[in-house]
Amino acid sequence: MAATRTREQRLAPRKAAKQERAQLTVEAILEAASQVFERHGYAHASTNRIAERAGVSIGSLYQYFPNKDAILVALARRHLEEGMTVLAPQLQRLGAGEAWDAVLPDVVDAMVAMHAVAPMLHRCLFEETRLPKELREELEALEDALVDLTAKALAADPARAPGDTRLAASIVVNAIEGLTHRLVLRPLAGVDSERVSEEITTLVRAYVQAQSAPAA
Amino acid sequence: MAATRTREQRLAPRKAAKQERAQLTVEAILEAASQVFERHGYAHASTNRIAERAGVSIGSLYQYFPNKDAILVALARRHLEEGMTVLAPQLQRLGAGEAWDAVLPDVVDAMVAMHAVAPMLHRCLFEETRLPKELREELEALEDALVDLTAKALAADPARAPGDTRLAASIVVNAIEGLTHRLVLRPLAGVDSERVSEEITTLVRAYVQAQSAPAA
Amino acid sequence: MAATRTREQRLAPRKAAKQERAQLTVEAILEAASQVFERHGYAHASTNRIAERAGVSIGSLYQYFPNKDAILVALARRHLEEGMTVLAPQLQRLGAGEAWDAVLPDVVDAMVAMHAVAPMLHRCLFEETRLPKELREELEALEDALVDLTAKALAADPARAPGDTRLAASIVVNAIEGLTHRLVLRPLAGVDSERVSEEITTLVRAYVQAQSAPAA
Amino acid sequence: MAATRTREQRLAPRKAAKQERAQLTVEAILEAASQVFERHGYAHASTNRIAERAGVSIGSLYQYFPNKDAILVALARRHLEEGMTVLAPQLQRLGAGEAWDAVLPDVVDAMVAMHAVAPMLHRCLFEETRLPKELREELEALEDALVDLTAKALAADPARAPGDTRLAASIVVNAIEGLTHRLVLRPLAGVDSERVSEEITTLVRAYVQAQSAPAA
DNA sequence: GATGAATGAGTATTCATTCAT
DNA sequence: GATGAATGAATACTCATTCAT
Repeated sequence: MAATRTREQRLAPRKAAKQERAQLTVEAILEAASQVFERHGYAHASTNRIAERAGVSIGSLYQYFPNKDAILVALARRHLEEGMTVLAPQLQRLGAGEAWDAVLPDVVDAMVAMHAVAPMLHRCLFEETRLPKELREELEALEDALVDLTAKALAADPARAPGDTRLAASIVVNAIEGLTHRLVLRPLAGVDSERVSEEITTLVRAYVQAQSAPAA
Repeated sequence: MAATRTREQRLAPRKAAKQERAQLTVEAILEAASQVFERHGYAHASTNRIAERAGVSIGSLYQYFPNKDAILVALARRHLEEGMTVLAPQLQRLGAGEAWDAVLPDVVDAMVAMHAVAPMLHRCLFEETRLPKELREELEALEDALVDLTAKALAADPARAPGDTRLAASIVVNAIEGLTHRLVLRPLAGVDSERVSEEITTLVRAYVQAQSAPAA
Repeated sequence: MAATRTREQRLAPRKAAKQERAQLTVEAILEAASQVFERHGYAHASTNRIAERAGVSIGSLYQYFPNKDAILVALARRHLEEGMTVLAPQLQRLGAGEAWDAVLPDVVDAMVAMHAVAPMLHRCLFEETRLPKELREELEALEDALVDLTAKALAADPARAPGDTRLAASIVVNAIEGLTHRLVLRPLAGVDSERVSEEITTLVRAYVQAQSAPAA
Repeated sequence: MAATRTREQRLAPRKAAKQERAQLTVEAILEAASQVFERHGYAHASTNRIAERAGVSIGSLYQYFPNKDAILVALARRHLEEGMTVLAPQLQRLGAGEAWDAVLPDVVDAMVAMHAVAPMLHRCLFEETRLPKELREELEALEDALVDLTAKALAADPARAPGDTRLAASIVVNAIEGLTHRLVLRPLAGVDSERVSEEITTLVRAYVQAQSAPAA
């Protein structure tokens, strides 16, 4: 009787792949998966096709990933990490007390850049109706962190009117993400991404200021 | 050789249900599909499962819908119609020249209501990576119409600074839709939908005003 | 428990259809079936399609034909009868003792005409790999009759060398049918059907004469 | 969207079986298909049944053949090759200028042998109403080649009256094929295949001679 | 008699996953 | 470790046939 694997085991990469060659194989699989997901969508991306494109036998693929979802999760994690690499410096500026207003444009730029890399892949990763719960939780944790940081930054603004800062922060984060996501997937005709960043920035800044001086 | 059906034919309902019994069957299928899409996502919703849940044989399902996509399309169209029923009065107010500012809150409310009916289904309909092109075009046409109306309303505002009104309108429409969509799918803990509507309204209003007096 | 129908019952038209309207319905079904078989081949001809094309409900179709094969059988019988109408006079001439040599060209002409009416239908009727046994037997009986008549005619020829007259007759009948069938289905480029008839006649006549004077 | 395969791709075997085991699987599938087609006819031969009879999973079948037609094509090609192996030596004799009269009996024998291997299968292959066009073209090319060779051989006969040699050759080829086909499928009672070969030979020889001296 | 809605067994085909070599 | 042949449950869809109205 095969020992039942826990859910965590089921989605974790199968082995550390410490050796160099193995590392390369994993890399090739993820890269191939990224392309195939991007091109065909998660549902139509077959593991055989991924293996083939990675130049690896299907057997090898399953040596490193216990199932298809695990590939998605690994890919998402990688995508997330890359995103965080871009986002982190801006968030640190926030954390370090720099003025919200000064950091905002760069945060939006980073967000847009993050989505622009592989929009369909991104869509796959984050809109797929049946995301593995583990990944979903991870995403939500990340978003919570963003909201927390934003809330803290907003609270630091002396001009800000008292009120539900956390709600405001949620709105801000969701507005940035939601708009970026939509506008990257279906770009407005004749509008370049810089202009889009500017508008999103304007929108968010206006919202926050409206709360600083709601009666103005 | 079976006569090749055009794309339009391929997605059109197969035959009109004349008798009352047939009408009921179609109704049952759509209702079941709605539930199954809601529960499992489009990709994991099998036609057999839909038929079973509808209490109808698989043959009956295919008597009225030539394929799975056609069910999605019918459902989407129906969802759209319901949505338009809610939205139309507000849009008419806009069209009739009523002040943008007065109509906005009701538009947002209508939008939230529209999404709240069957959020996962809505997600299926509008995020599914591989939506039938025909339907996608219909959706885009609808959105274009919204943007047009909004642009006209914005342009009517005498306080408004000159600028790219159409871009602003796009941002407004996308912000409303994007935020509504996200916040309905993943509601903020402890925040009711009225409050959400208010915040979205605030956000959009602030954005528009920021453009009326960008330097203020 | 439904009384089991014998095979004969299973392929016989369901009722005599004596009334005029019923007669017309049956006619319409057969005509429609003929067209659909011709166009799509037996396997791809669905009873629903036949009923639709006949302008008759599927229920009515089954009122007159117990199953799909029965339609094929009825059609074949009709086709056969038409064929026999054309062939019979020639065969009577043979039966009446007219010289084989004089009748042959007209027999061949009749055969070609018979095949030319609806070649694909004919193919359906007589090449379908799984013809109802009853029909197959009928066809074989007909062919036997042809062979018998031919054999008698050949035997009447005083110049004819003794030998296996029945074998010769079989060869003659099969040659005429086989060639006609092939050449109607895939006509030779630039050769009209009269010419084809002539060649077949030449061939058969040569064969028969070769037996009259095998050593010549 | 899966890359659309061209027609040729759609009928080509899916991948070459490299390992010996795979080779055996393909062999088993073809053998089983041959039997199932033989027994049930193409339309009633299901891929599942073929796989089952081959003692192979349905998945394996589709690993090597993209669809049912492809199996038929592979089988036909194989049958054709076998046939050509038998026929080729005789045709070479013709090509080398050997007398038509001397070669004819062996050609007919080869033809009969070729049909006798699996008559119903042969029928499936060459009478099926909906043969893939690609294969049909291959067959027609082969037949054209036969006609060409025959025409050349006939033309080489000094005794031959001038006339439409190509038409005569077509008649000859069609007579041989047509008769063989019919007589193999429905053998004459009490007549062995050697006798059949002889009669066909007689018939063709008589036809050709009739043209050498039409008035004799 | 006629209608057409309903049935459901049957068919082709895919794809995540296993396992012998 | 790697390979790729093999698996088979699952899925979309068809069509001959029945039966309530």
